[in-house]
Amino acid sequence: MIQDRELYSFFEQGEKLYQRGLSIDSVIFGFHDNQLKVLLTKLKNIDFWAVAGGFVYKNEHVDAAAIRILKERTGLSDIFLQQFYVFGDPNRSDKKFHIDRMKKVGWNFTKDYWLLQRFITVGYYALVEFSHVNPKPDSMSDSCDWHDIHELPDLIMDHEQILKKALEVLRTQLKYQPVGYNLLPKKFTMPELQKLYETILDKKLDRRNFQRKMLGYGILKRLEKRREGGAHKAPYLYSFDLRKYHKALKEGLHGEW
Amino acid sequence: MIQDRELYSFFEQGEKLYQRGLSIDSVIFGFHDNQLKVLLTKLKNIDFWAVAGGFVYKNEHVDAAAIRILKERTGLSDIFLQQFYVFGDPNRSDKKFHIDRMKKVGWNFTKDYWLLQRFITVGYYALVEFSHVNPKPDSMSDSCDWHDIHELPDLIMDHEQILKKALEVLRTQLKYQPVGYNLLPKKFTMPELQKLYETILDKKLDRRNFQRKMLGYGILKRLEKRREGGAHKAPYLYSFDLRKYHKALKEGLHGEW
DNA sequence: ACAAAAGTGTTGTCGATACACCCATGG
DNA sequence: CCATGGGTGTATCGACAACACTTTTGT
Repeated sequence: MIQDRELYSFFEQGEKLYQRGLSIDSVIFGFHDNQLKVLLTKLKNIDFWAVAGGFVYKNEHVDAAAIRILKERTGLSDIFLQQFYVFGDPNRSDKKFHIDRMKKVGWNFTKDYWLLQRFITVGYYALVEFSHVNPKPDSMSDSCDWHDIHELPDLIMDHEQILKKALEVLRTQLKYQPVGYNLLPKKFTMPELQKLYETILDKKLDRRNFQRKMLGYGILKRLEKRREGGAHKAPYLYSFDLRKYHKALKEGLHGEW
Repeated sequence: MIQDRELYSFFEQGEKLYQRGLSIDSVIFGFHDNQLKVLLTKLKNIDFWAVAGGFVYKNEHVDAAAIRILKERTGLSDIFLQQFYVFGDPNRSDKKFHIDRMKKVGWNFTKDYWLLQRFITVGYYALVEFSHVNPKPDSMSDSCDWHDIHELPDLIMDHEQILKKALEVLRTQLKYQPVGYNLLPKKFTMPELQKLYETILDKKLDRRNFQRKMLGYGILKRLEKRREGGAHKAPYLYSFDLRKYHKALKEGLHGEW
C-alpha cells in the first residue's frame, strides 16, 4: 500500500532527520456551528486519535517546526500560534502504542529504536479560521478531522491532558487578550463574536454589555454593509482593526499598574 | 585541582547521565535592599555568567529536574517555580564557548561530543526568599552570586534573552496573580511589599491606594505586633493568608467574565 | 516642634452590570 | 401584527486614582 510505504519511510528516516527525543503537539482550535472544535488526526492501525503532532528537523527552530506542522495539517500560514507548555514526564510516551502499531504493519525494530526512546513534547495552540482549513493527515495518520470540544474520541498517550491544558490557557488568555481574529471570518457580526466567547468560556454573556465592552476596546471596525437574507433584523458586520488588535495583543486589554 | 576533577567528571559522564539535547535554565529572582536580584553563576575559565542551568537525567521529569537544580543552587525546596518558555533556536548554543573552555582545561573532545550538539532549553523562573538562599556553584562554575537586575554582567549564549523574557513574564504575572510569598520574609510590612512591586514594575505607586488594593484582595493577615526600632511611625506587620493566597494564584486577582 | 513615615478618609471618574426601550424583519 | 433578534440608553455599583487629613516617632 502507498500509505504503508510512506509510514515505512517515516520509521526509517526519522532518526536521521529529526532532533532526538523532541516532539511538538499543536492543539488547533476552530469555530464552527457555534461550537469550539479541535483538529485531530486518526492514527493508522489503532483506534486512537491525536492532536496535530510532529517532529523537529535537526537544524530547525522549534517554533518553525510548529509553524510547518500547522501548515502541513491545515494548509494555513500566518496564524496565531503559541507555545503553552512543555510536557516532560519521562513516562509520558506510552511505548505500547508504538510497538503495537509497528507490529501491525510488520516493521522490525530493536529495543533502542528511536521512536521508543523518551520524548518530551512542546505544546502549542493555534487559533484558525475553520472554513479556510483543508485538513490533511500526516504519514502516521489516515484521517484528520474536526471534533467538538465536548465530544472527544479516545486520545493517545497524554494528549487529553495536553488538550485540556491548552483549553485552560485559552480561557485565561481570553480575559486579558483579544481573541477572534484567525478564529472568525474577516467579516463577522457581533452575535457571532459573542457566540465565540460564550463557547470558549462555556458561559452565557449579556448581549448588550458584551457589545459595548467589545466596542470599548476599540479593536473593531464597523462596516457599512449589513448581512442580508437572515431572518429578523440584520446585524452590522465588523472586522478587526489589525493595528489596534495587535497592540492589544501585546499590551493586554485591561489597565496598567 | 579538585574542581577540575569535578568538571572532568561532568564532561565524561554527561552523555551517559543526561537526556540528550535538553537543558534547563532557571531565572531565580530574589529581593534585597529594595532591589530585584537574579542568581547567576560565574563559569569556570571564561569571563561570562549564566543563569542557574542544568541538565535532565534520562529518567527524570523535566519539572523535577528544575526543582532539583533550584535546590542544588539555593538549598531551597518548596518554592514558586514555573515554566515560562522554550528556547528552541537551533543555533542558540554557541559552540565557541564550550570549545574554548574545554581547550583551556585540556579536555579532549571530538566533533560530535555531546556538549557540542544542539540543545534546546526549557526556561523556568523562581521566586525565592533572598535571606534563605545559600548560593552554591555547580561543577561548571566557580562562583554563584546575586546580581542586580539593572547591572548585569556579560551572560553566555542567549541567557540575556532568557532573563529578559523571564522578567517580562514576571511583570505580566504581577498584574493577574499575587506575588510576594516566597520573595519576602514570613512577616513583612506594607511598605516593603510595595517596594517589591515597585521594583518589579520599575514604577512608583501610590502608597495609600496600594495599601487598600492589596488589602482588598483579602490575601493578607495583619499581625498584632508592629515593626519597632526603625525611625518614625512603626508600620504593621503582615503575613500572607496561604489558603486565600493559593486560591488567588489559581483563579487570578481580577474579575471573572 | 518638626520632618518623615505610616494609617485612614473623601471625592470623582470610569467600567461593568442590570435592565428598559426602540428598530427591523419574516411569518 | 407580533415574535424574535438586534441596537441604543440609563441607573447603579464598585474599583481605582488623586489628594487631604490624622497619627506616630526620632532628632
